[in-house]
Amino acid sequence: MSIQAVRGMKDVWPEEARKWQRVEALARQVFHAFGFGEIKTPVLEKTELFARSIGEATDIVEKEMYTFADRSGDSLTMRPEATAGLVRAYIESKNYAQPGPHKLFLIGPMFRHERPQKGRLRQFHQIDVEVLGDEEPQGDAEIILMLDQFLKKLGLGKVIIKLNSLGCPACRPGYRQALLDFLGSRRGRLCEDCRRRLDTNPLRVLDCKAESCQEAAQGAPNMADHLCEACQSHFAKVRQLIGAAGVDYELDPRLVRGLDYYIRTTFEAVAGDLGAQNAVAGGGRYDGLIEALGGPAQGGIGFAFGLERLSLLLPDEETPLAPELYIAALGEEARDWSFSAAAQLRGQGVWVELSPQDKSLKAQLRRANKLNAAQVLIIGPEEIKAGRGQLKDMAGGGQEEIPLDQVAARFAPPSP
RNA sequence: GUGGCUAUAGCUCAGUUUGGUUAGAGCGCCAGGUUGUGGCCCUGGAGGCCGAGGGUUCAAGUCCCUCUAGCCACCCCA
Repeated sequence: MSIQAVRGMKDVWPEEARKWQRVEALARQVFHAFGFGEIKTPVLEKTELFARSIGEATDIVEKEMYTFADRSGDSLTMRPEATAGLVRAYIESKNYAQPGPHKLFLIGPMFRHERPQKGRLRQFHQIDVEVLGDEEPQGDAEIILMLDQFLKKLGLGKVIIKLNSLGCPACRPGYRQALLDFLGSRRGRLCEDCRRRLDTNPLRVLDCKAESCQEAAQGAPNMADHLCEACQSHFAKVRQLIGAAGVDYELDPRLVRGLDYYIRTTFEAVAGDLGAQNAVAGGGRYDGLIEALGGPAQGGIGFAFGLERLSLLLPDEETPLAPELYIAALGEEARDWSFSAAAQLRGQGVWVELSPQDKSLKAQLRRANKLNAAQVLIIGPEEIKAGRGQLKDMAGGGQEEIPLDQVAARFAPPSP
């Protein structure tokens, strides 16, 4: 059997790549206006980086990472997300010594060893956005506004931004305990998964889909009521700013994210029509992460969206790419002429196609039609002798005689 | 990682229930009808180890097992 691609890893062919290019071009344009610069970081990092940032007990670190020992014995991991590597680069460069906030974005592949399904791959691609060296609520608002603008300009219809605050190290433990007290008394009514969640991440019980858990969670304490004063005013300011900026969002007290480092503001962009994999973008604030990775006590916030998932929501490109000129040549002399003529035209930036073989005129025209060529230049022994070719307009079907030495000029780009 | 569905021509799919002569269709591709003119139409042609491996049987695309991949749900996430 022939060799197959690795499970969960897909080839992106030109038609699909065009959609990605459109998305990336728009991202670069929108992010530029907000002052973000593009960064590239390595796909491989030391395993320890992810263990320390994402959290030892998270699903990603426990069972989804592509981890291996390199030839020198170091444990390396293919990045499962972008934030950790980006923060590492930030600390390593000591750019934190320059006044912030530092606004960066990164486009590239991520790797997670999960069971593939639609919208979920083992190698997938993210556009990741981070603001480092800033704790102010304006930063949260700005980045959410940027996400909202981007999605709106992309023209996606039904995308909702969900927003929540997870509190901070000062107030979350208190909430967590209150929630545990509440749910602990109802342990018997929880599903098997949720009993496990009581130990790992009790907040997740809140958005369990099992009916019994939904009922058991009725009347559970709300994070919003347990936020400390600082978190409360931070969250209020974020909401005030994005509300005034016209961002459509809804509060979702059950929005809990799976990475340990998130605190305070978390958000997610959710689309219908994507089945279970409906989150097209997600992110949040992670003050404390930079310090935990050996940097200064600076804040940070960011989000990422998945190119594959966005692409699933986008219509195919409506205008197919088509050559401007197809040269149908009959006989060796004409074919030789067409080759050098094409070289000159292509040098001018004109998309020219030639027939790969010396086929009948009919076959060459069929191919020109197939490729959707705008015009066809027909040349054979007679035309070479006369120095004049037949230029055919494929849409209308009409055809005119043109001196061969004027072909290049005819397709010259308009002079500036 | 768990459970379910699926895999036949380049593509979309019949055929599998009730095993039985050379495995079909539409679209696409190639050629001819037009000795040098595309699309529409007509005619003809090429193209399949029926996902891979093993088993049952006189006989397997069809039944059984294993593997691989895709899809759906869970878990989790982009």
